Amino acid sequence: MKNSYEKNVISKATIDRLPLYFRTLRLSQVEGIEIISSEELGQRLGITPEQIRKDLASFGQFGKKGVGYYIKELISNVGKILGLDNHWHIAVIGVGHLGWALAHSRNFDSLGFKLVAMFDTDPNKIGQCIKGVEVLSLECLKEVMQEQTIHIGIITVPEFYAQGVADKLVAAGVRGIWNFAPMKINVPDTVRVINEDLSVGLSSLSFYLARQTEID
Amino acid sequence: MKNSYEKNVISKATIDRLPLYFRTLRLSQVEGIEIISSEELGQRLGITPEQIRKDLASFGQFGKKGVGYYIKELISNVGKILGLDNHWHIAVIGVGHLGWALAHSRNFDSLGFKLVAMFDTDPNKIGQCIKGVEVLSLECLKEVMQEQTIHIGIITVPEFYAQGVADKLVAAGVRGIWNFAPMKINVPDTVRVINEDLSVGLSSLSFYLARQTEID
DNA sequence: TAGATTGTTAATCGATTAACAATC
DNA sequence: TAGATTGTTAATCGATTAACAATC
Repeated sequence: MKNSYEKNVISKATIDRLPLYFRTLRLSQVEGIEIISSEELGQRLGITPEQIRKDLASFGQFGKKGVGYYIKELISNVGKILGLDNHWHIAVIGVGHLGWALAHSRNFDSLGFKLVAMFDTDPNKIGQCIKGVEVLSLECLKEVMQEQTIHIGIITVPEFYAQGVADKLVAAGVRGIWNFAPMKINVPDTVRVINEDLSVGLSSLSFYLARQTEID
Repeated sequence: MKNSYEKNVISKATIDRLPLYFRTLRLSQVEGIEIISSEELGQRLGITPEQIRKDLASFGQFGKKGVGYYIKELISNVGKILGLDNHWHIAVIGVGHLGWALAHSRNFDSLGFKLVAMFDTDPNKIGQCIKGVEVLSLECLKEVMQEQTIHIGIITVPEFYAQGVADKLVAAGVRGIWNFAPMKINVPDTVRVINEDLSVGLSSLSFYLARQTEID
């Protein structure tokens, strides 16, 4: 039971690499590959083979020494580790451009997530449909969540409203929040929050370019 | 010259926190605050004051002992460190839902980035306008980049086309790429790439929720 | 058996936290 | 001066890399 992840603390860095492994493994599977070595997988990802072996080993022994990893088996295992087999129900709150884009993303479907509701306060948006899911009034949030479980709320409202939406989600019993508003939100620590502040990526790119310029 | 960032290597973690400092400082400024301590800034961000002082100190001495940081001055300094005063020109390649959303983002305007071009291959999209910027054929990329400098390319095409677009951008002389395609792209190391793979955030959230469930 | 590749332990590297002297 | 808060050094913690025994 040494490597059971209930006991060991897994680093955030490791967890953030698992989705990359999962994606690349599935891609390799489509190409018809059945067995892959950490070396080969590392090549495709730009990650060292040692790192990959270490990451995987913290959850169990998935490979065969002298052989490699059976892709089909490994995909299934990594998928389970990531909890994708739970087929989480997600709701988008704030159907602006970004919310709209996320709701359309096929990428999330293919990872097993299921869009079950969308909410907005704008009467022009309420009633619109994406993939057979209707945009509802934010007022209905709690009610809808009681009818059909919503595990994950995606916050794509302007930053000023983010905390209010988070409060509503928490009150309605949400388990996790994916927050795109560039603003810290406070929730009880039974609720998981992942912040996805897009200005960080662009600003850090700016940093590197500026520094390069200076050095030249 | 000890803390000059040409000499010291700055950690990625530090650089990723700078945009958060910048954003929160500006918010505080709007509230009318003129001086802020690392303690107070830490409170607002959920980051320890020691961490903040350390991060800032790697670029210079911006505070006053016994007093704190003058917000206006610090904003200006952090902005310069992040290179936001370069007012980088950006182009969006792939005007799907996500590209559309990013092109509309006011957040980037307020950080000094300027959208100067958009490209797509879909004839239905070519000719559409956002903020006075027209969607052009991807064919024109190099030509347009010769007319008006484009520093940063945002890749929001399906993963299958990402490498091809990256190659075109590199050939046209781009300096940095913000890649939303869930796929590793290869570029010469004179070009900076920031990968923004959104499935990582959602999948890692799934991981934490699944584990919580197991422990219960 | 010989070659290949994993899983794991040890060594290194890097980042955060703690402590405190400097000083406003 | 006394209180507050920075900037910096030292101590701790955590993550990556290297090395190699185990074994397919």
